[in-house]
Amino acid sequence: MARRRQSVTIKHVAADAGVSLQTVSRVINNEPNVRPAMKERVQASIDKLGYVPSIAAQRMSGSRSYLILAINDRDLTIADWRAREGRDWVDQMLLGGMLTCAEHGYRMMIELVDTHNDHVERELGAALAALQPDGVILTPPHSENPLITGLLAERGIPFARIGSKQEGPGVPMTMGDTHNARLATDHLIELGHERIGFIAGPQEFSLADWRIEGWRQTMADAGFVTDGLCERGDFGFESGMAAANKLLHAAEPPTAIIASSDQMALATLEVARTRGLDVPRDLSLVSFDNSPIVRFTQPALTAVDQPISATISRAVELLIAARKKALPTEPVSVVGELVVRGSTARPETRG
Amino acid sequence: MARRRQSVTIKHVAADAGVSLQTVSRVINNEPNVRPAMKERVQASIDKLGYVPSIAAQRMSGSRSYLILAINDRDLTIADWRAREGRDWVDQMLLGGMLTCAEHGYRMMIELVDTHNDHVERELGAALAALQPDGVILTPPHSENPLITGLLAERGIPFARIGSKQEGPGVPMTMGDTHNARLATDHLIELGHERIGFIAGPQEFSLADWRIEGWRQTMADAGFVTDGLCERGDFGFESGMAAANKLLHAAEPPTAIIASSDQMALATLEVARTRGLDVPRDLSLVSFDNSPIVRFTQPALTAVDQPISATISRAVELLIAARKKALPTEPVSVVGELVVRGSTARPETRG
DNA sequence: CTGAAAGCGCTAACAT
DNA sequence: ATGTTAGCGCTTTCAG
Repeated sequence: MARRRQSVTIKHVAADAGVSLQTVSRVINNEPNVRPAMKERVQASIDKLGYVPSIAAQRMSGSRSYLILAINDRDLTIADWRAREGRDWVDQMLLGGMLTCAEHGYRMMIELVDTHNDHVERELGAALAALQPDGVILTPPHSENPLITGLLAERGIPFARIGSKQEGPGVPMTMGDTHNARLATDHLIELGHERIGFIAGPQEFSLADWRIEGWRQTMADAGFVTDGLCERGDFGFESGMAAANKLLHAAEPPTAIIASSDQMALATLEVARTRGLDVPRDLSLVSFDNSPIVRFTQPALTAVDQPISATISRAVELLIAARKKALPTEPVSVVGELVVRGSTARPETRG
Repeated sequence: MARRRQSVTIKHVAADAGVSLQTVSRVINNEPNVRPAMKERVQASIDKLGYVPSIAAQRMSGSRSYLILAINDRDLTIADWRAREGRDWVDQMLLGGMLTCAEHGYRMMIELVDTHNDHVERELGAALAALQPDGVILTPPHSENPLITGLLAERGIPFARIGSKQEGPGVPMTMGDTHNARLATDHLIELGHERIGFIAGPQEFSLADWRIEGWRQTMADAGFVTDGLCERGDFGFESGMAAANKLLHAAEPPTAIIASSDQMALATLEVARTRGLDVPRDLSLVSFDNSPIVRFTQPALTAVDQPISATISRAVELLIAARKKALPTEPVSVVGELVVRGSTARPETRG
């Protein structure tokens, strides 16, 4: 292969405009101390020659890489891709991330990192060294991994922790889990439900507990009990079956269930069917992922829409701004909303 | 922000191993002319210090960027992401692309480019100048855009054209459209269908015609007519409705229909329902996208599975190899397979 | 087989 | 407000 060089460089522009490299550089980076006339002249040359700065060179000289790196869990991501069940959180991340990056001349890359790996540090360290991103977005369950957050802090790379409220380096961000659980619970209460069960996620995910909190508070505010109405799953289908069975097997079973993931909601739907319960007549059901799949079930599920795209978009903005303005230390929350579909209804008035 | 420098550079390694920068460079790049003992010593230092080469620096000095760029249509991609209907071709691209890239120490990035834009060249040119990818993957409808292929050829960047068989620069690649259409048609013929309708994609996509060809040939081989049994759509739902209505409105309507996209298949399902036709009893239906959505319809659709992941994976391999070995000039085909579900059955024997 | 020197395109720091 | 200088980390010449 012929060695590929930049076709038109800052030198060409400088020569064409009859100015120094520095001046061109200043114009590119929108720096002050350039007279409008000068700026215009340089810009004209840039346009004329179709000059675009080489990111590699910019990065080399100690400037930005114009790159935001989103770190996802390797196994979970690949499993979702292979399963082809329509879970679209990567797409939603790209939607929010790429578009917002593009607005600022940045680009977003996805990196898959293995959680269950002893050498998370090595893996991530290698990615950081090779790519030198200007910012990193951490998604659960990486957001609260001290090995990861420590490494990022040490290297002075701004980062966002989605699904984490802990103090420490990086912006903590949430998708409004407590609020969202409230929305779901309120919706059911308004329909007349009093015994509302909750299938939570695993403890490794802080957000699992925030959701429980939102539900429990709302129930308490309304004067309803929650004892024995909460079961934990691992977000997966099997665990959802177990949890749903437990809840529905109780002496006084709930008339409605909120499940913390689409898979657990589907499992609950399945369990209900097995038990001869009609949804929503005998059991109302709310899912906590508004993934495409929940619109194709019978009935389509009422679901909390986690604002993935908006959150990543916000994260990108904060990270890019971090160059000039320190990151917020207080948690930044982008709340979701409830999408009402056919799986929720008034409880059947028995007797 | 503090100016971030590479923490451990090739210099450190050289110093630690007591050799020149050159030797380290040779080891990194697996070049010949390094004595095994030497190589081992250097490698030990690399491991000890946790050294990872800076891609920016490598690119700067005229070497590789270790980057493969996948170009997707901006509008189509964003529309799919926003619609949240579970179309997962971006995910499948990432699955095949990222994993294969990772195997070779490369990374994949997605770039959205606007087709309907007069300045495709500028847009793409800017991306190429900024990123300097070692290879580019073109997806339809970009694969046969001469503005794009010309630019890539001019810059000497190896590229793959998915969904193109035309001669010219870059590897032409197909997902076996003709073959796949054959599979679908054969399946229906084996079930006993003789009048098999086909809803094709728009002419801008060459693959639309390859699929027609596969269907027509197979029909001809079996001695069945195809006249009046082919309608074109634009891959979207509305166009699918129109096409299905036309086919089913005919004097002698087909007993089976192959639709060239999931949306057009769903539309056909809808039209059949409206007309009181039961699928698969009165009408067999095959979709040409095995996207998640087609598993959740009633009935679940028999569908051709386009090997997106495998094709992108293959493309990446070819592009990476292009550094040493010229790209194939003959079309490279990765064929799909048929996934049989509930929407196909023996035709009802009337009378 | 190994090393020394030159330069990739750009920007920070320091002049002017 | 603009220009000059000195690298950034690496690979490519070209010498030994």
